[in-house]
Amino acid sequence: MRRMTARPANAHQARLLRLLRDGGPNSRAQLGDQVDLSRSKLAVEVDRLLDTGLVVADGLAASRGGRRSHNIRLAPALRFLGVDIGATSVDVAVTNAELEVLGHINQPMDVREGPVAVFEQVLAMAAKLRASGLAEGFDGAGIGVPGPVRFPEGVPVAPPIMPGWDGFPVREALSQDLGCPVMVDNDVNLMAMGEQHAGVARSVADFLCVKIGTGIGCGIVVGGEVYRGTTGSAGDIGHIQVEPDGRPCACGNKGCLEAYFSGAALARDAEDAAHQGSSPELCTRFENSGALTAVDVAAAAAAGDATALDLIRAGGNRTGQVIAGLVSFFNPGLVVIGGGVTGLGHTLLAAIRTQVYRQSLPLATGNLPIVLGELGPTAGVIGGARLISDHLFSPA
Amino acid sequence: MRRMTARPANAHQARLLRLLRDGGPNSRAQLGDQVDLSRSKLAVEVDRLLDTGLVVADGLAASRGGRRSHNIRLAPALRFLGVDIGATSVDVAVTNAELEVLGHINQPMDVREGPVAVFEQVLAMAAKLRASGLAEGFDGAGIGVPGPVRFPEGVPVAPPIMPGWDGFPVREALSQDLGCPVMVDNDVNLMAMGEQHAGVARSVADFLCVKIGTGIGCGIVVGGEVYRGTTGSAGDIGHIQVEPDGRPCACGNKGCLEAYFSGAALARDAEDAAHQGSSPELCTRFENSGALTAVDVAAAAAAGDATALDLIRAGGNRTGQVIAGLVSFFNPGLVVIGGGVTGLGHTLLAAIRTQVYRQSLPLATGNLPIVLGELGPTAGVIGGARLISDHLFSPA
DNA sequence: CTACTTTCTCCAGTTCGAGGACAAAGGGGG
DNA sequence: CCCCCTTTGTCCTCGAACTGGAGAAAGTAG
Repeated sequence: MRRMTARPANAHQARLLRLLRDGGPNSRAQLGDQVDLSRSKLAVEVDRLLDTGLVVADGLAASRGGRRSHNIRLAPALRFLGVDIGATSVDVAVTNAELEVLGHINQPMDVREGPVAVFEQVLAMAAKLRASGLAEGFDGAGIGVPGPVRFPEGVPVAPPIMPGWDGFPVREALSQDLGCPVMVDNDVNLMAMGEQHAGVARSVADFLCVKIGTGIGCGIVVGGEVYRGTTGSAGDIGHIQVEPDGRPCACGNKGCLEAYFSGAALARDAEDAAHQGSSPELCTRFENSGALTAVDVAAAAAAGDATALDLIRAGGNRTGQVIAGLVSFFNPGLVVIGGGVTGLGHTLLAAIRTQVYRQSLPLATGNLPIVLGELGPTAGVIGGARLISDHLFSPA
Repeated sequence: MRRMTARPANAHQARLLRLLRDGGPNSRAQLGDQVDLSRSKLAVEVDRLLDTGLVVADGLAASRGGRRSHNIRLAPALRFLGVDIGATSVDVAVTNAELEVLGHINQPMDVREGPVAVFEQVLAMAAKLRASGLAEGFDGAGIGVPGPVRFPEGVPVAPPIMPGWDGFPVREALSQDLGCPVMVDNDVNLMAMGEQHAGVARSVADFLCVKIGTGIGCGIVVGGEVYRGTTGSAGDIGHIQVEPDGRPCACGNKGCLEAYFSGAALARDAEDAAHQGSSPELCTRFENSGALTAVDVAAAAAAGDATALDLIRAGGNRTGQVIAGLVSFFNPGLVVIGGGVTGLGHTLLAAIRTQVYRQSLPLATGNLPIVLGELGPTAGVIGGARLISDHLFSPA
């Protein structure tokens, strides 16, 4: 099926499309209040958008005291695909033009199988969503991958946990396969955009979004825009040193944060604790399944296991130590904690908060909320939809 | 004397003024090459600027193969004042509209005497520059202070080393006294703007500018613009912890970078070394003057004193450790080292480089120059002039 | 039913800008 | 010194775009 290829012709139209995306259906009059255009100019631009089919009439709005206005909204048939490729699983979701999730699938998977295998699976998941009647096709897709990306080209560069992806033309390949525009970004940046659009970071211009999963990364938002750095590796905080001459890390250095606290490190520490017998709870879990993950630690902690709680607190302290430094440096208006280990919940959050509030200067922490992300796994896919919609809703 | 109060009427004019500021005198044709306006439109805007008096005709340009063009330039009588208030001295300079320094005075001073005393001195220095015939008045002034500033209002907030300045309306007070528009910013940000305009950071969009003086701070430039953070305290890296439970710092915490390496800490370490007799060079210097400063350490190091060199290397390592973290996080295209202790020169730079290149990931450091600032004490004052000119050369 | 509010359309007047034509100014070769 | 080419600057005209007002349409409140 042929999809929409129309694009806004100028900055005004782009602005209007984004307002409709972020604010939902709206009347001409309300739009006029927000964009500072003359009524006539606004009417012309709206008419053109109606001509392109990007927006459609949507009945009458409630009266604001006088004549009721005709609502307009983004075309209800528009569909964006959000794909969040993690180290061990993939999330794929369809959204409408307002970035509301209509359907969401998660499947386990190993990125190390390489791009070809992974995309096969992603395409199958997308097809499944389409087959379930949620979409007749996709007008754009935003993809997140767990590693640095050269953003303009949409190509992963030297991703440590994704051997075989280096230089793979993700954007171009998927654009071909899906038959729609595609944008590719780091998964952490996508999470940041998701929380910004629909989560805790609404209306915050400058914030950090720390994602603790298999690795640790940090999305940086400056003035409402994701900051990616000179080579696209900004936010790669997992390999900041927290302990001189500390534990060896997979990256070759010693004492990296990730060597102490990440899904992998936590699992290893938990297994060690199980072997040493210091934690009955972890021990029984280990005997049941033969291995431990962050989920087990979370469960043990919830059951009140002291060792598990200690592990979480120790990790939270180290993470907090790094975040404290970043807060001093970056002075954000908000810090969001997300990712797989968010299941560790408030124990983790408390440890991080303690460390940050103790180590950073009052001026920077005075009014600084440190909170858990509220979207969980949907943050990434919403961020993906947001990424591609930002691209499509900008002047051609 | 009455000064220029004209301001550009629109974004085009602002753009042209900045081009003339950054590129010097220019012909209409050359400007046209850069701004993507039709010749007629360009001519109209230039004529209007000529009417305001902000720019003037400046003779004929060399031929580019055909008819010679009439150059235009910013009004040669325009004068900006750059003021860089340090912890222990003040720099005041006059520049023309192209931000070339016409006169520069430095005087020792103690910020802790409070804003009133300091401004008296600054005004006297400005008057001296004016009296020497360099300026008949000032069209704007940019002020740097050694602490966080609420930028829009131009008011220092909770500055640790400037008791008595908290909340003092610097911008308003100086604007009254000087009779011209004033902008106030952190001194580190000014240094970053200076190096960006006329120093090593020309044509780099994203970079860090680390200033090591009485304290340690870091200017952050994102997409060519200084980033100041939510409360104006971004870049305050002096109080990042480098040693858990380490030396007590003036801020109340322990193990801050500044407690180990800054003008003050270095002087103290040097005096300790002198007392212990581990360094003959420092010892004799101490006996001569009764106290030691970073300058003495630099001189001793230059003379080959092993203890002094060790002090510098140790400090450089700690600083490098912090910068390595920032590089991983921020992925800048350049790191500039500046400030008072730059006199320590290449020993310091080498220590910092070693640490950063060893600790940060290859993708971030692959093509990352770490260099000394090339403007020295003029970076701050040029940055001040740049700050106010950016303000004045923007649409009213 | 009337007065008032809000929304939307239409229209006329005006401003703005693009682009072509042309004059002015210079270089270089014969 | 003349002719031709290049570059620069100005002028002019046409078309497009924008503003603001008038007024119709569609409500609400009393």
